[in-house]
Amino acid sequence: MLKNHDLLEIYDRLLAYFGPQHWWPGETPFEIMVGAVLTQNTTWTNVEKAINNLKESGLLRFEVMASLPHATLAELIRPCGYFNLKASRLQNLLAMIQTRYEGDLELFAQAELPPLRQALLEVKGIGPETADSILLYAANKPTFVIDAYTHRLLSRHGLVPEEGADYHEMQELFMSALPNSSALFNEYHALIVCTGKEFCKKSTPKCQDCPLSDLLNA
DNA sequence: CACCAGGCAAGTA
DNA sequence: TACTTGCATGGT
Repeated sequence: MLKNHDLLEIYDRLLAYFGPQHWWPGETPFEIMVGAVLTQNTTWTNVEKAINNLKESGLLRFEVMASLPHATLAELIRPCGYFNLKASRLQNLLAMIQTRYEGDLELFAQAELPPLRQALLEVKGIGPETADSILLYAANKPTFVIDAYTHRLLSRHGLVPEEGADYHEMQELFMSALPNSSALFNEYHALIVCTGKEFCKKSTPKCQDCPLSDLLNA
C-alpha cells in the first residue's frame, strides 16, 4: 500500500512518464477562472465549446461578462451543462470580485491566500475545489487542488476510504508531504488529471498500464 | 439503453 | 450530522 511519504516519489514518476504539463488550459487568468466554474462535474471538451462561444462573441473579459444578462450568458455556455446554474455562479463570482477587489484580477491575485480563499468560498456556487483551482491556476497561490481524480488515486491506493473522504484531509496529505510551492502543486495536480484521464477512470481502469501500478501491492 | 464527466447547495430526518 | 436530490449537455 501507498504511504503518505511516498507522495513525492509518485510525483517524480508521473512527471517522468507524462512530462511537464505547464497547466491550466487557458490563456488568461480570467479564462482560467471561468473554466474552473464551467468544468464542475463536466468534461473539459464540453467546457471548451462553452469557452469558444464566449471567445467568439468577445465576451471573455471581466467587464463585458459582468454586465451580461443572465439569459444571454446561460445560452452561450449551454454546451457545458448546468448552464442556468453556472451562469448564476459566474455572476456571483464576478460580483464578489467587483465588490471586494474593484473588478481587478491583478489586485485579486495580490491578496493573501487565506482571506482570498475565504472570499471565494463565500460565493454561492464556489466550493473548495473550484476555489483552490482559481487560487492555484489563476492567482498562483500555493494550495493543493483535490478533485475526483485525486480522490480516486488516493482511494485506489488505500490512503483514504472510497467514500466519505474529507476534502481538507486529502489536501493535508499532499500539503504536509510536499514543499510549499505553487509551481509544484500546479504541476502535480495537472499530472494527476493526466493519470485520471488515461488510466484511472471510474468504470474502465487500466491499472496494469499505469506508471503507479506496481505500488498497488507493494 | 445506462453510465460517466476536473461540484455544489439545498432539503430532509 | 448524514443521506438524498436537482442541476444538463455530450460522449462511450
